[in-house]
Amino acid sequence: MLFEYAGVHLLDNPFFLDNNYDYYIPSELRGSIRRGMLVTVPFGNANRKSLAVVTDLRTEPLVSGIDCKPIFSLCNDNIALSEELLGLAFFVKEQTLCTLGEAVRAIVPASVISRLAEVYSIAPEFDGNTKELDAPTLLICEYIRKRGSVRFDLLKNKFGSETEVSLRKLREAGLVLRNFEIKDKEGKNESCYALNIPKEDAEGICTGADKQYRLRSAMHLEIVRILLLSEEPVGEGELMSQSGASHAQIKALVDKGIAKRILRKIDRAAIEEYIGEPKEIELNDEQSAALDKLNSLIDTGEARAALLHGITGSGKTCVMMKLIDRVLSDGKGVIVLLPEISLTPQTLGLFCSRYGNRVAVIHSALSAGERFDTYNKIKSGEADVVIGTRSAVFAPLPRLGLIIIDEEQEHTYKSDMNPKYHARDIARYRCAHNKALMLLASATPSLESYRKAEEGKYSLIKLTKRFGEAKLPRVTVYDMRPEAQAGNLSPLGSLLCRRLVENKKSGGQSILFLNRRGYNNFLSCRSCGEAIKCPVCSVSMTYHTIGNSYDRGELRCHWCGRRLPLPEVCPSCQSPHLARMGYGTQRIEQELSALLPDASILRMDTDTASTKHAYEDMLGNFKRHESDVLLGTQMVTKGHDFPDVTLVGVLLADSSLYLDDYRANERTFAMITQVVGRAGRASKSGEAIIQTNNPDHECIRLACAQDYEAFYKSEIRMRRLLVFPPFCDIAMLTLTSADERELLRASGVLANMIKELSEGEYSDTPMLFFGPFEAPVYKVENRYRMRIIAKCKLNRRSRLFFADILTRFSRSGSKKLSLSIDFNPSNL
DNA sequence: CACGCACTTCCG
DNA sequence: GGAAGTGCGTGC
Repeated sequence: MLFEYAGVHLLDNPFFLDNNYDYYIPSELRGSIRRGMLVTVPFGNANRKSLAVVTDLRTEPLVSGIDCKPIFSLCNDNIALSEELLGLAFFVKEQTLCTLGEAVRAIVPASVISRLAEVYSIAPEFDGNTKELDAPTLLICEYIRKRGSVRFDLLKNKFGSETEVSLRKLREAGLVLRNFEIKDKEGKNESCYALNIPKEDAEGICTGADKQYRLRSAMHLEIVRILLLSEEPVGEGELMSQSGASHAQIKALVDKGIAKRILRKIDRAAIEEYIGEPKEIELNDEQSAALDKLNSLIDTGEARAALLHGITGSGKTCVMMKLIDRVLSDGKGVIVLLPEISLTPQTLGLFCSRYGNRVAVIHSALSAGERFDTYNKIKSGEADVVIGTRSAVFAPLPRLGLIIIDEEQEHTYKSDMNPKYHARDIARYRCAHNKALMLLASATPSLESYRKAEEGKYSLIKLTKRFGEAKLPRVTVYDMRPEAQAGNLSPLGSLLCRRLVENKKSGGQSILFLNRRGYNNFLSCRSCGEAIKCPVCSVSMTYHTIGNSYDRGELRCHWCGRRLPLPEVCPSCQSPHLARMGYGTQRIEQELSALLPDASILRMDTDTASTKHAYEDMLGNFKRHESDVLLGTQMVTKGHDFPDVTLVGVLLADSSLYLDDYRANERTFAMITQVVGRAGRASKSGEAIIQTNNPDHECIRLACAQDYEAFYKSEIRMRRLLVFPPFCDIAMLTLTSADERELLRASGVLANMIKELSEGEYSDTPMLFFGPFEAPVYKVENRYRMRIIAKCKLNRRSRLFFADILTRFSRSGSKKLSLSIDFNPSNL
């Protein structure tokens, strides 16, 4: 049957226009059109050419009585979405309330479907009558006339801010036409050169024995010599830098017929630099048992999910590798997701050495070209082991067998830009579709995942022993309050100082972790260690300054919007010693160099490790034992093996407990557990010292004991009691505008709309609303932000409610206003 | 009564 | 989002 009509979604339509539109398929396109293909269609009154994705093929239009416009053209077939990925795009739209176009652009990298380019050309009826035009417009007109057609960005570059106005005039005068063109991008080629004459002749040229070619230029001889020595064609850039020759000199040799130019496709997805000697993997009994269990899940041939809960240093990666081996031998592909911070050369080296050129790496620092080549390498089946950060979960593997999410609890797996997806949800969908296994791995799983494991939705697999001879470090919780009361305000307590000196003497390395999460934002009591909490929300209140004075401020709760004046005394112990917490890494570095004058100290924070390169250099330096102390923030907690580290210090261990986020405990627990696990990885035993003002806090106690299960039990009880995820879902609505008064008006309108709809049409869906109140950071880049938070249970119906709000509001709201909705955001 | 501009309407 | 359609105030 031949389909005459196609239902499409336009890629760049706003949310309220993200509907199906039917188009007529012209007969010449009829045979080659498929679902998931990208097409261009005319849209709107002006028939503006727009990119669209084909979502349905029909014999009759969905709505009768209107004649459909015809599709303009099809895009390159090899950028079409597979059935799986088209389905995924709809899933992402429904789950995250983005447009289908935003979902498609998340799946297919922007470099593959470049946006339509705006092109201007001279109208056919151009009569040369330019008398009415002003000088700048005339210039632009002349420029376009000379070149026939010009891209908008080029004009803008050349003529600056007046460009839009002038182009408008030209279009209105009918002198110039506007068009939209798409470029289907191809892989990039590089010019290479090789000899075009027999080897003996070239040798003759170099030795001077040649009579035939008579090369006299020394530079020409040099080029021939280089080409002769090289087995393979030499790239143009390389040839120029090695010989010092110019482009013209190389071309001269080509013209003489001595050299030839070859176009070589360059592989910008190359991973050679990471390939080294593969290591043999031997599993202990516990690991083998874990592997057997995972293999049996794959044997079922059904979609399955498992949670691998292994303490730090238990060798989770080895189990993963063996599992990957198995999936590859079944002829299926694998995706391994890692947090950005773990995607280091060491980690990549591990995978690339084992799987060689089958590996593709995806991360945010890839250039458009690299992304394009990587995408094609995966789609063609050439690479079937994909390693990457969050967005790698969309990798277009033709036969997907396994998705691994390492450090599953990391909040970087949740995107906070459209589409606001969680990699875990995408993985679940794809595994269901491909009958594949989803494996979540962590030493400190998220409460959501561990609960699913307890309920039996995920198979729970545990690793409880440290790999090899390694022992867990001896942990001391050090109470900082007595020292503070005695007037010692140094961030380094006396015990930690002593141990640092001893450790340096005995040749061990130390890591100091400064927990800066949430620091300086809350008031804590120097006597009892408590931070001041909101009376009705059980989260700590945040300190906000008023005006320009740093010391006059108030406390606010981000959950209910409540404000309190600064209290004079601590509400729980009446002590007047209330203080804001905080000091930086520089201060500690100073103290350290005073304490250990001959030690080499490496400070790693966003200042010193701003680039990926600097960060990796520092890690390499520390691993080779060129420094004695590594001091840093979050960055030092992530999984690297430092065999000589025998002392770990945690400063301000409790600061992140008072974040105004219901996950504060969970994150603190994970952070301390991870950093404690850095000590004593090899056969040497280690020690960890946890400095805190709140030594009795259960979360800190349990993290030191590395007792995840006890922590889970207590935390999940709290969540159930206060109704927080996983016992409900959170929807965060953020309204933004540059105009503060307009924003306040609009947030009132939004609140009313929510009230009306939730009590009327959607009264069947239980939801609880808080706000509107100011976002924690009220003003960002000169835009003000108001927030409404909802507690609800996400399902088809409640999502429809929020989609409804988004549609109604974006249509009626004025231009400068925008509403965004984020389900279960990673930060509140 | 023509022109300019704010506001509304529709897009297959 | 963008362009066309609508309706009303202002200016000669």
